[in-house]
Amino acid sequence: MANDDRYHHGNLRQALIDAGLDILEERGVDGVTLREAARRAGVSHAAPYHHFSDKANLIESIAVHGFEGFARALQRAWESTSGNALERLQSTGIAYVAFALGRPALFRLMNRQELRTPRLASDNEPGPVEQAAHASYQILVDGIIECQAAGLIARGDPNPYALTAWSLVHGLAVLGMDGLIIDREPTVEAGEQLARMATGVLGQGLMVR
Amino acid sequence: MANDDRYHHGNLRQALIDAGLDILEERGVDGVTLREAARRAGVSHAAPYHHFSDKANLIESIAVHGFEGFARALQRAWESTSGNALERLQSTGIAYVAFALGRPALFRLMNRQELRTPRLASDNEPGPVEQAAHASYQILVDGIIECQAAGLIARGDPNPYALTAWSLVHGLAVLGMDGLIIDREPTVEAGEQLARMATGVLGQGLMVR
DNA sequence: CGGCTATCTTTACACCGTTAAGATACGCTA
DNA sequence: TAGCGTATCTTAACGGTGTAAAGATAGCCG
Repeated sequence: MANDDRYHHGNLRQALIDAGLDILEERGVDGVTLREAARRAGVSHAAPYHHFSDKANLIESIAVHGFEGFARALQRAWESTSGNALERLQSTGIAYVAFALGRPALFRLMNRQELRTPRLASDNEPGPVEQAAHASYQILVDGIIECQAAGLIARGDPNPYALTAWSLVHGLAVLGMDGLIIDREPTVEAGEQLARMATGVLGQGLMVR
Repeated sequence: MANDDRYHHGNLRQALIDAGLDILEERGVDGVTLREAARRAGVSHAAPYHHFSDKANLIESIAVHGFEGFARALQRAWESTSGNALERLQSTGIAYVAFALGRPALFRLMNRQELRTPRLASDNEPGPVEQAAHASYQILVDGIIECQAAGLIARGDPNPYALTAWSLVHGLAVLGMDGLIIDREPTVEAGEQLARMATGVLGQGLMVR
């Protein structure tokens, strides 16, 4: 790690992020509180302000952490799958849904509205969260491009296809987490099965015939 | 209207819901507050507790109101479209996305996690919000069934197809609202265009060939 | 060794959700 | 019509939150 700064606490910044992740699993998104994170890190409730400008800034940091693991999971799914590009892309989509159902609170936090375009005035730079989110999206785009290269789907601008695929798995993830799609308890396995079916239907639509 | 109760205020319950809808447009979901709603209705901050058990209960009522309009919009799209069942279903999906981009704050509130399964102990009845949400979903299922009847898509259990279609438009709506999919300002028109494209791709996958 | 500065604490404020107790006025019944 | 019960609303209070300001502490660099 490059960041090896040490202060009074040792490394309060990371400790607060870790505390936030713990709270997230225990009490959900709304349970994440600056004061509770500070409490768990053993510091006063105002200490976090020396490491995060805002509560939103702490949430942001947790989200970036989440997106890093998310992108890793997608990349791993792509790389560890054998078969043609379309099959590998399908595995990536399934991994997308599995991540959401496996860590629903984190996934929900990652997709909070407040994290998008936090700086309304300066609409130039995307912000760290949007960058991290874009990196995940790029994995899907790359998958689509590979499918095109393999002659599995039509050539041309890959973005429309990628957006369609992204929307499908994102919708599956969101609706699956809320239990709207899955009758029984929304487990990872149920989500994977559902995603396999849905992405299969979409794959039929993408495929060149 | 059946509910014509009148009390001191006249009809405080509805006034609070209306105030909540106003706040929603002005300040977003997090701006909706019991105290602010009471303020706008001209009553004390404790008055709402005689009409809503909770803040969550007010949010719930606003969500139900939203789902009623949502279901109407979907139904209207289905009925007012000419063409075969698949084309009408596509129009319904486009209306789904258009509603979200037209009233993003309301759509976000309607899909809050807290509204799903609020009674964890008694997992028997679905609750009013889930019922309203299910009614909207049913419109998509009915559309799929019509497609099957017309021989446009494969027969059998319509639910897998409906879930796929639902997930796609829901994902488009969520990602579109957050500006992740649409480069320019996420307008209703941009969303409709995007939804037309994406649902077209899926339609190819659903269609019998 | 001494001062600078980042780090942390203490204190304070406004706002929120929620509850309990008291005031008010509507509507039903006698 | 008089009176009373009760739904409706107000006032006051509690604990929790985010955030800012001011003071204390301790590490680091000259």
